[in-house]
Amino acid sequence: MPRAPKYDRQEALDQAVRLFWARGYHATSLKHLEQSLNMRPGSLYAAFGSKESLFLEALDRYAATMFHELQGHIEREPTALDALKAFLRELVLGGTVGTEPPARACMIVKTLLEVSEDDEPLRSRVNALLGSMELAIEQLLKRAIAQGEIRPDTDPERLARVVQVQIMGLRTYAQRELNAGILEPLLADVFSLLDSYRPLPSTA
Amino acid sequence: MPRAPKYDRQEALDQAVRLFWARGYHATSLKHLEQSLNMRPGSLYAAFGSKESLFLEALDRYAATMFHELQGHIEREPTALDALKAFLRELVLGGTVGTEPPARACMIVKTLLEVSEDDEPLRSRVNALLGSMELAIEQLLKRAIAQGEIRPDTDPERLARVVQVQIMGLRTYAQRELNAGILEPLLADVFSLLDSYRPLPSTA
DNA sequence: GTTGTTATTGAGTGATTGTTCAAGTATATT
DNA sequence: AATATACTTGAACAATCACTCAATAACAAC
Repeated sequence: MPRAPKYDRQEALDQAVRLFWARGYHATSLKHLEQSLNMRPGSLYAAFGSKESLFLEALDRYAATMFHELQGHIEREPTALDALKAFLRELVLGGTVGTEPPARACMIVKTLLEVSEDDEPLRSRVNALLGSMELAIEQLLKRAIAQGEIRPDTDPERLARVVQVQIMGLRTYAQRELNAGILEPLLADVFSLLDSYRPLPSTA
Repeated sequence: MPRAPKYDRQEALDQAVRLFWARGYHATSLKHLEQSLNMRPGSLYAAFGSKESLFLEALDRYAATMFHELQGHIEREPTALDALKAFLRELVLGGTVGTEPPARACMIVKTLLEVSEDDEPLRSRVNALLGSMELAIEQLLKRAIAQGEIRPDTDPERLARVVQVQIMGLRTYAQRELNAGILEPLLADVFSLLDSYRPLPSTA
């Protein structure tokens, strides 16, 4: 009885992620969206309700992808710290040479810095997403401590904040127009910061 | 013969900095500017040319203030490393309790993340400003090395990038809605990162 | 093929965007 | 006081903004 939609909702959302990630919320107009998602205003509003709710869905999808990537590294790498480093490396260098991401910087962080007091729904969603990302890092660090990769007297909650600062800083820095070969050593320096939380080599 | 302008250009620019810093470029409309600077469109355009060039002037003014603050700390603090730490502390905690800044995050970084390919004049200005800020940090680090505060085998250019990552990360993190007492220990952790570049205590 | 249901279309909504400009006003000099 | 200069005003501009809706088209069930 019903008529099947012509467009693929997931594909459309992916396009929305690319657009919003690249241009930000305010600088992305509905004309951009119509063109990029190949949908006319009527369909767009029937499917997503409003520009704001479309953005929220896109942001959630972006975050889900990021969580999924972290999970992948956790399963793939031998230790928790290796997983964290591999995750960081992918975030900062990911897609170099191959398919470039629409922006180096994190879409959630871009939104955090773009949004003001009167975009309240976006603000709170961003804070929630950052909170759960921090929690995921904290749990990963707890495993690293349990495995003896990190000193047992380390406060995982506190270190998780330091790690998030590094991610935000690195990815934002990577958004600059840089000469090649800058990011690798920068990443190495951050890795050695993480290594400084390892247990001291036994002096026995 | 001429008629003196009623408004104070510097004051108007300061207001523009506050507005643009808080709301970003795209989300700040001319209506906002007219109201906040208490100027009608004619005067605004006679004085600043366009929204974009006003933004560029505001951004330059913001950067000049930041450089000035760094210079102040350099003159005030006993050592180069102390100056860097005091600068960082002010950027992250500055104005707490007292007059709050319009945003925790750096206006230049906010612009870096907001601007896309087709805002070219803003893009290149942002990159230039970040470049000179990095250079200033590098020169400060060179002094720290010369004074023996930092190990002589340290690459100041490379460390300057690490420091800029810390600044970007900390100030962006501080933009989140956080419980009190989070930022102090975070700052301490970053300080101890800087301290790890100090010379090793002599084993003699 | 007919019917029922739902997606798609695209012109059109009022509001707001950045910007211009002719008219009016205030001041320093003479 | 008259004049010259330049700043201020605010209405109006075309363009764009996010969004709506009546008309049309397409498909599934019968």
